[in-house]
Amino acid sequence: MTEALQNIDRTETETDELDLGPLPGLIGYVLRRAQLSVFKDFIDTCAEVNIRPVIYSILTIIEHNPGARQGAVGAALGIKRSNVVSLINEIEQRGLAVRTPHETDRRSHALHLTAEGKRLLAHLDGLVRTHERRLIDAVGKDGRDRLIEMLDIIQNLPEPETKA
Amino acid sequence: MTEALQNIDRTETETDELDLGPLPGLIGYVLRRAQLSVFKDFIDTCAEVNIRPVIYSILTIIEHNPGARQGAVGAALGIKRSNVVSLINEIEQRGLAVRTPHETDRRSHALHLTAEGKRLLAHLDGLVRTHERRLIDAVGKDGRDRLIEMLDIIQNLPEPETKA
DNA sequence: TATTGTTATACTCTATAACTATA
DNA sequence: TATAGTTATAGAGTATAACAATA
Repeated sequence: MTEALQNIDRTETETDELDLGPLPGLIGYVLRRAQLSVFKDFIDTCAEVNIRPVIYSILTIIEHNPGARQGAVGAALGIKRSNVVSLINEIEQRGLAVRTPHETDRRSHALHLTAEGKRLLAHLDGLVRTHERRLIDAVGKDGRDRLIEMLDIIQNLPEPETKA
Repeated sequence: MTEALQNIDRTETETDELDLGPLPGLIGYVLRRAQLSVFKDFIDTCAEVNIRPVIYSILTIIEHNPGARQGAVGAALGIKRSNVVSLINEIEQRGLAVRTPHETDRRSHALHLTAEGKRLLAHLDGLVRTHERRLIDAVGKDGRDRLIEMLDIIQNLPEPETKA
């Protein structure tokens, strides 16, 4: 323990604002903070219907792909099969969608929005537009296009080279 | 239950690629996926030293602010006091930093990197440069600058208006 | 044999409340 | 009274393994 205290730089910094060093120049760091900020704004905007981003995206997928299997919905959003289960449970318990027997594969459940699910999603889409408008107002129409373009590229990064 | 099955759109979609609807045009959606992709690349790149992004950023903050208090480090990174504790525990147990008595406030712990912590961080910085290089190669130098600029703006969104 | 949904489990991250020792 | 660190706890998100029913 005493040895662990050797050779330690004891220059103290006493200001309250810390030096972030290289962090603000790293894409991952700024990306992470921006993402948290956007999700927070989304959740605040949709607080009146108590819908999180995941739930919204699942509802949207089901609306555009009625009868889709759970696994396909999960795969589309990058959610593991086992983790989709409780999300669909939640959605079904809230009466927004139902699991119905799949027409050709009896292992699968086909997902459909209920009338209430469609109503809620329509309302939700309005809230999401408000949220999106706030983002576009902040970065500008052109900034928004460039942003989506670059995030799209980053989303499909090449695999890091395995060591030779 | 049977009533819940009324008025349900039964148009089935049987392709494996689902229609994502408006999601790919929403900033939050693309932002989230890009962020996951970047963190995955970071973790893969730093796998040899087994360091997650949070740990890297804490070590970086301590290096640039030797003697900083736990609370200040957490505040700089948006991590709650109570959640900083176990992260510093982990870092201290790995011998990368130490909690030392604060010079003027006996409630506080002053954080310092150990020699090993400095060695590891120096190595880590090289790995992070490789990671960052991969991102910049993907979006271009100019794209990177625009990206950081816009993410910075989004990070500081105005509060959503409270209903009048 | 492989796949779909499911359960169980574990780990990380996040959020809140309450305690302690100091200020 | 307020603050720094801590503990306990709970809710999300994410990951793996294993099982039943079905393909």
